[in-house]
Amino acid sequence: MMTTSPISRPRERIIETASRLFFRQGYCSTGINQIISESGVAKASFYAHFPSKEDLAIAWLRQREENWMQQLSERVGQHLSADKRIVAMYSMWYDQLREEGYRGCGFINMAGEFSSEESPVRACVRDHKNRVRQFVADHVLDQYRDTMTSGGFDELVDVVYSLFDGAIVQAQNFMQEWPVEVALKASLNMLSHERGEAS
Amino acid sequence: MMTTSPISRPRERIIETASRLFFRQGYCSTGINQIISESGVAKASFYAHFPSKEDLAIAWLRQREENWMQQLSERVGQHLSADKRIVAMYSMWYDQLREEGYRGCGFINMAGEFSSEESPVRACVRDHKNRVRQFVADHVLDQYRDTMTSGGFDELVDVVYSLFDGAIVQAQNFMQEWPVEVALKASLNMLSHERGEAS
DNA sequence: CATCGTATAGACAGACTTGTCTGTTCGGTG
DNA sequence: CACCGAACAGACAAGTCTGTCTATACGATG
Repeated sequence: MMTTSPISRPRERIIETASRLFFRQGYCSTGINQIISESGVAKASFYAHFPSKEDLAIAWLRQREENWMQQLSERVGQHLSADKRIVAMYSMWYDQLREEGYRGCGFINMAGEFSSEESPVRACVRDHKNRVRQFVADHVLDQYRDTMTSGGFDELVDVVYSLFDGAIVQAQNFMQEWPVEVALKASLNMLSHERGEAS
Repeated sequence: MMTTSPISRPRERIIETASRLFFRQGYCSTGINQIISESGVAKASFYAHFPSKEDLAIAWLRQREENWMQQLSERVGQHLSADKRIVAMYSMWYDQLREEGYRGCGFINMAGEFSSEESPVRACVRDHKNRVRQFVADHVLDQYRDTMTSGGFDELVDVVYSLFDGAIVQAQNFMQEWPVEVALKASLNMLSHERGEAS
């Protein structure tokens, strides 16, 4: 009925290329022509798969979201204590920082290029950040849920999560590791403080 | 020799317009033609004052930097305790959040659109963030400098500052106030903890 | 008055943008 | 073999972009 790589092959090549270019150069600075030439796809094929450039951006963000959450789950799932889980969470960024040309969070950068709050791209970014926050609550800090007042737990989650995002942005600005190290340390300190330990 | 508004008047109009448009729409999405038409300036006049669009961006960032630091100094300078100074620092963002169409930190957004680490625009952003960090150390948390080990103090500054930037980005994503509130609370908690108070 | 600096308006060049369209090639299926 | 869907190459449209250019107007100073 269908060959081994009929409808999906060029589509995947396009998303792969877009993933690289949108992330490294930004959305506005990356043209359709560059995407199609670097992914070895005809322009007509491109528009057969994606109605517009923005639709490609959304497809990319959705795929990135899936990869990101899966990798996060894998890394965090190997550990049982909240401390180790936070360390695992931050290890995601340590790895990226060591690569050449660190560009921070693709979602945040993308949101910066779409000024309208109602843009579908912005909705993707919001969804992603909400999901990460929920992940922190459910799979990283879960064991603190019952040892605190419910409002206190939510705030703990928000702070750990804000520190996380702040570190990403700072690391991008300075192109250095210390913001990530500092945020990680601070998160662990907060937890030990929460457990009533003297520091 | 010179009339009351000879060389400076159109230049200021241009920067004013650029300030609004670059901030609200982003750098790439704002064209020179829109800038000159909205500031009521001829194209030749524009290029007489700014060699290129990027030079305008830099001029804008420098001006914004100056305004920002001055306003920060004014607000923080009215208070003597670190707690109140932090509150004053966060009040900068509370005010912006209440305005229509909050767009987060102009510097961070700008950096996202310039992928090259060596870009002069990126250098402006780095300078700004360094200056803010230095301000936190010298004029917000100064009284903790001698009550802690030097490394501990630097880390405290970094954390307070990372929380601050994280809150800005989160608030931009969600278009809500809670990230700022949470970061402010967390910063104050950290300080009270640093003073050895039970929480 | 003549001149000079700064402003204006707007045509223009040349490159680049997204998106459409025509026509060809190729591989699997009836 | 004939057909059909999908991918290919690439011209093309229509508009955008930055930046340059010519020509003109105005106000202050020599």
